[in-house]
Amino acid sequence: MLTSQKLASVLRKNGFKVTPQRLAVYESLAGTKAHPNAEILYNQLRPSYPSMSFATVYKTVEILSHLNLITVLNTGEGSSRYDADVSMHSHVQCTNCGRVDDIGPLSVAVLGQEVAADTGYEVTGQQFYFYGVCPACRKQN
Amino acid sequence: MLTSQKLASVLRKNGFKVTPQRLAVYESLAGTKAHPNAEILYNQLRPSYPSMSFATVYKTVEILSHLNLITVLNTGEGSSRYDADVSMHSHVQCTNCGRVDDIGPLSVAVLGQEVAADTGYEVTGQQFYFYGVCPACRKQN
DNA sequence: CTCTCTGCAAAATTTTTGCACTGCT
DNA sequence: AGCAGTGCAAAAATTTTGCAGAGAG
Repeated sequence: MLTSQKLASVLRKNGFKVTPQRLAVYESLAGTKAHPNAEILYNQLRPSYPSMSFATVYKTVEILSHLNLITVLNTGEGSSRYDADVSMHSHVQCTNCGRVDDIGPLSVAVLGQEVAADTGYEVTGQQFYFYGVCPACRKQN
Repeated sequence: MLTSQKLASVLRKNGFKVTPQRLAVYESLAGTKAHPNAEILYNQLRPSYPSMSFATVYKTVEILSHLNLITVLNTGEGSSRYDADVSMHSHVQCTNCGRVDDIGPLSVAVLGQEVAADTGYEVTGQQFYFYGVCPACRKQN
């Protein structure tokens, strides 16, 4: 979670221009735990930026993820979700309502090395997804 | 990995008809470790089934995954990959060439319970993805 | 013989791209 | 002022759907 000033300096440092749209996309992501997709971001930003386009949303999340300022989540729905929390954590998705929640850091610190030793890969990243039924949906049934 | 006979009986038992196309899609998946996507499956099956269509491929993998006979992989590319190995294992993808390899069972058996206790979810499934550079690509650089 | 499945084409969805105009530096 | 960025619309890519004919039970 960066402040707009820090984000601006990171963008500039990497040769990207600082625009209101880019700051707004990041702020929108930093201000939620709902792991929105491009469409939700677009609709959230439209009131403040009536001219906002999907192209800008997609180009911005591409840059932000390339700079490791956000994470892209592929939970297996049609669309990708985005998360401004890039700290080590995993995700769990409700197979009933589709919501995605965070999971605090698991005791998996050594797994990367385990994988590297097992496969010969140089491991640079990991994504753990759990699926199940969220508390709210469990109550309904 | 099921034989065609076993697969046929599982399909029948669940009210699905046994067709050559369905057997062929499964056999194609069971016979590779390359984790193909729909397009690759389609092209592999065309020689034997010239009338094969994407619709049939997609409808078949939908059924097979619903019956837990295959796993759907969402590694973050445009398309989904499919895996006939439904035993407990994880995947690692090369960020350079895109290939996906298997990882033997990790010491993560207790993680599901950890997540359930942490989030209140009833955990029913999990998918772990690792990303990195495969041995072949490491050699090139 | 019935009813599901296949396969074609069209549609729906998500994401990417080309290009003129805007606006950051 | 120069050049990257925005936003529109069109295109691309993947997946889904409707429906007529084919084939499994």
